[in-house]
Amino acid sequence: MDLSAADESKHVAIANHLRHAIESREFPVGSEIPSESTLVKQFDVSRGTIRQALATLRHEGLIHTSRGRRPVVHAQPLAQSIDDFFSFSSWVVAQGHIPGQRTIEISRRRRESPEPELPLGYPEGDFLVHLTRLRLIDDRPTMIERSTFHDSVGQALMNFDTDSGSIYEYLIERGAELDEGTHLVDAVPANALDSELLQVEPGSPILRVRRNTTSAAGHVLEYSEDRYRSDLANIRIRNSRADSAALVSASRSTAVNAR
Amino acid sequence: MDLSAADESKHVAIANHLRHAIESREFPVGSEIPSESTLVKQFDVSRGTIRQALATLRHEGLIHTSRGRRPVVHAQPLAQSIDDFFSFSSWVVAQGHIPGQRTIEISRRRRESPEPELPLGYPEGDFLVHLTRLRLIDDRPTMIERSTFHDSVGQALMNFDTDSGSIYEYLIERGAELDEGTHLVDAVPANALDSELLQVEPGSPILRVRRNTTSAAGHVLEYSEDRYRSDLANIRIRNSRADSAALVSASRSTAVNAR
DNA sequence: CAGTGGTCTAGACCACCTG
DNA sequence: AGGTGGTCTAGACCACTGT
Repeated sequence: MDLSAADESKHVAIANHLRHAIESREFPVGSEIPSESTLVKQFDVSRGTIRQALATLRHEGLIHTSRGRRPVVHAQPLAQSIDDFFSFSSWVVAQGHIPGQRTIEISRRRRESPEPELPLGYPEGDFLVHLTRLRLIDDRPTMIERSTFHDSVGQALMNFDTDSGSIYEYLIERGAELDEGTHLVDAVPANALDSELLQVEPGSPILRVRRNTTSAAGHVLEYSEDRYRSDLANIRIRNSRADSAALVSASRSTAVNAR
Repeated sequence: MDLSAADESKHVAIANHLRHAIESREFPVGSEIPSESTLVKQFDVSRGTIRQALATLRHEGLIHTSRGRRPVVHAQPLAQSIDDFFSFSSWVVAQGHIPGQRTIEISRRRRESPEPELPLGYPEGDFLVHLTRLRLIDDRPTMIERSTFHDSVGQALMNFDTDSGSIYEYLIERGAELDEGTHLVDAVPANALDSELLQVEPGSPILRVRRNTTSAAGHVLEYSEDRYRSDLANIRIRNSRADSAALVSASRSTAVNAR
């Protein structure tokens, strides 16, 4: 393997190589991957570098390691990228479907004083950009997305065709620091708008995800409320005792095929 | 600080020490913790050991690190232990409330051939233990838990007072390898049983979590369907671009106080 | 510029697992 | 007993951050 590509570090390149080998079933589920000492020789790096690569895969939930045993490939489904969690479009594409969107409303206005829907931390008096879109999977209405962006990122949206695709990818490309998200998941009855746009009975169960996206420094950049037709989408969480924190794998899955 | 306690490694002891300092607000949110070189002197260990401790905190989502900057304490709420995610009792206690349970039914029977509710992977013909409990928070009915255990762990339950507390903790103590869980979250209308036990209107939204618990080797040991009153409980997910995989933090939160 | 964390190396000892 | 991963050390160079 060639590690001469200088744009990524050795341990990242090795982790990518091993991840690909696992995902392509070159190392089948339950099998052992080569020992650290073998990998040291194979990639001609120090053991520390190999251990760093293996730590990455371990934290992704791809392998399990323990004393005296070679690393074992996990039985669980593969973790998908974080982009799939933030971005509806990227998620739908990863599931093999076609994403779509219809903009319902976009506006930019100064924040009003009592705005109970918004989480604390938004500086008062700033401009905010509000956006409501209906999101589609294979042309089927699946989710209503009501987002509020802080002006520092939202202003860019006024020059963006919100019917054209992924806002998340667009903002990331323009350097927005959408680094962290906190998601609150619950179930609520469909309101009149849900009923009309998602084509469900009023009062029927809606899977609601309220998201707070912040920069690494902790500034709240986006607040979003996503309302899913629960029969068409759900959320998947995977966790493991091997990790001190739990892992989110596919994060969302679609039931479109199952219908 | 005394690192002489030989029952845990240095990097774990240091991580615990720093975690405690963060949780006790000794290092407030947004502040910088001491640099690696400072910690090296303070704990009299090598830099590698410090980095291992910091990696743990980073993966727990407690701190953020980047080149040229000292580690920063995250603005996000603290990650809770994985036990809080698996165990209703442990979660409720962590939230400062009192958990309770009322056993509705427990049975042990051979698996019937067509059991569409159960996920694939259950060996056919094996005995399974079924258990239905109503779970309470501060004596308020909050969730219905319908679990199916594989006989290898479920048999122990026949000698357990299922009204007494946490099955999860009981099974872990007896050596059960409940290592990994996959959770599927969606919203469904309340059925007759939900309506009666949870004291909600039939058809009102229920937050449903279907869980598959396996050993590290991938054997399915438990299948559970938890149905929450959505106004009393929800699920919290936190993820970060800094991690290739997303982190689940508090995993569940309760709205009992907010009422 | 000095200080910081990210990466990498080359050794070492130990605990654990399987023959 | 030999191989394995877990831990730890002592150095080194680099990229990035602030002043």
